[in-house]
Amino acid sequence: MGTTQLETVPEPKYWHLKTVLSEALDSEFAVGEILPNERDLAARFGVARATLRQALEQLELEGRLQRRRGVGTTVAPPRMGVAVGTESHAWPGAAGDAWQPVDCAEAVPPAAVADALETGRDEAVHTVRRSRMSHGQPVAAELLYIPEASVPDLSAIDAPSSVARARSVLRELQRLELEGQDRAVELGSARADDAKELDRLPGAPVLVVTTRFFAEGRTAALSVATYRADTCRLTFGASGGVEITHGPERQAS
Amino acid sequence: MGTTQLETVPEPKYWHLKTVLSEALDSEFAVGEILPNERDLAARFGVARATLRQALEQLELEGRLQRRRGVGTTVAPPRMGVAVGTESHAWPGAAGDAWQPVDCAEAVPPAAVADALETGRDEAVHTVRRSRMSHGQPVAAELLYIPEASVPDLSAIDAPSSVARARSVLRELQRLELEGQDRAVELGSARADDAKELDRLPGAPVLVVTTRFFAEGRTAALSVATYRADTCRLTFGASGGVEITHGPERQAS
DNA sequence: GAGTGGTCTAGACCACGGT
DNA sequence: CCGTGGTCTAGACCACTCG
Repeated sequence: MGTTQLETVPEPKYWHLKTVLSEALDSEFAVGEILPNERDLAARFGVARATLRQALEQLELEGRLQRRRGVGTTVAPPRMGVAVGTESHAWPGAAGDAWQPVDCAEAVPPAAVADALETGRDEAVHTVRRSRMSHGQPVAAELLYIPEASVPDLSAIDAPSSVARARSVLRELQRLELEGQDRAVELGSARADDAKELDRLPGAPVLVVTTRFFAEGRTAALSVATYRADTCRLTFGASGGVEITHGPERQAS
Repeated sequence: MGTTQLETVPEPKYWHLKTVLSEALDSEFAVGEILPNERDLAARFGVARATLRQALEQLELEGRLQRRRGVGTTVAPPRMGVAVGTESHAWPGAAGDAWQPVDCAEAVPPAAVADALETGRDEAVHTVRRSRMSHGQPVAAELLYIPEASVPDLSAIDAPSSVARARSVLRELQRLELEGQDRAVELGSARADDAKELDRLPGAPVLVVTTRFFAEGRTAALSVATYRADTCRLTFGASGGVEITHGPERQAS
């Protein structure tokens, strides 16, 4: 007969709690509505605050909730689709891309970046910061690494401001013929600077999109873009068309 | 002058801890090596175990560590690249795809899926489970939803086993002309069944890849694939070629 | 059975946003 | 100022793996 016990497993409290809250969110709350505070909620469910927080963290990770220190916990709108794979192979900064330059510096990149660019590990490259907005809020921060070799005619230019120099670098880049690109997506956590840009706390979950741009047989530029994982759904392909939304939704009045 | 205080912010302990551990991982540990247990580590750094765990959780989220209950914490190998965007538009189950069918059933899908498929919310569809291995371990679990309308000639077939029926459905699907597809990636947490398949605990972070397959002017199939976020880096584009790795690496002897 | 990570508790204080 | 979520503690017990 064996000891084939079925479902004898004690479900963790926070997991059960998450399920209960999730269903309540679907049926009893509208987008934008404020939940009771954590201490009250914990008391109501008869658990310690830490346990309740474990459930809330999961729901926030899934994009169902939004929590802000000093304010409260609100029901999040469904994730917004953010186009990433506009398969129109194009250089960053090309007409109509969704990014806007923030600043530009020359710095020695992390070793992993240097390896991908096939530059020396002590060699400085142009480092352009850009940010991306969608529906009025920041959704992504990007670091663009561009070796000197990709923009050889730039040295003459001496742009007044940092953002103007960023634009110069990008404009110079367009002159190369783009031979292809290469993308990867992985989970990461926001570095302190990215977090500030994304209006999140450091360590917040982000989707890291790494793109390599090929030209002249080399990697001519490398982009590392970090998207807010809580609010974004990255879309690939021609799309931009119909959107998939999840679950029932009601608008706050 | 204002109170422009610079860097007066006290960095959280777990954040600092994470940095320290991360550097130690780079310089003093080899892939596969076992770390001291959590109680010892906490004592060594003079913090509570919960605080140490917060740091470890972050590192695990970033794919630097791997923790298994009853075993210990080990240094994770760099994430493996998993090709997702083989831009060869092809039906699931086409020759050479990385998936293998597990079983097949007919069930009423979640409302969001029904909406995407434009089937009624009470209408049952073929639901094929598939799993994907890479380097000898499971990396993804998939649920494929296929409306009856997409495989009209299937009813005659009465396959003996569940997996055989899955293959029949996929084979039938190939007969349609694929007109395009549409992909989205977002962060999620593993449901209980997916978690088991992926050899993780429920709630583990996963990258959810949703693919819609278009044929005959409709959505002819919909795939929801959940990839282990800790071990996978999703790669798009023709690539499959050169791999980007991160940081210094050493092999355990 | 011994040792590991996973869950949970009941407190405390801090940092931040609004009033 | 008060109320919010964020961090932290020092314990306890549980579930799992392995020898």
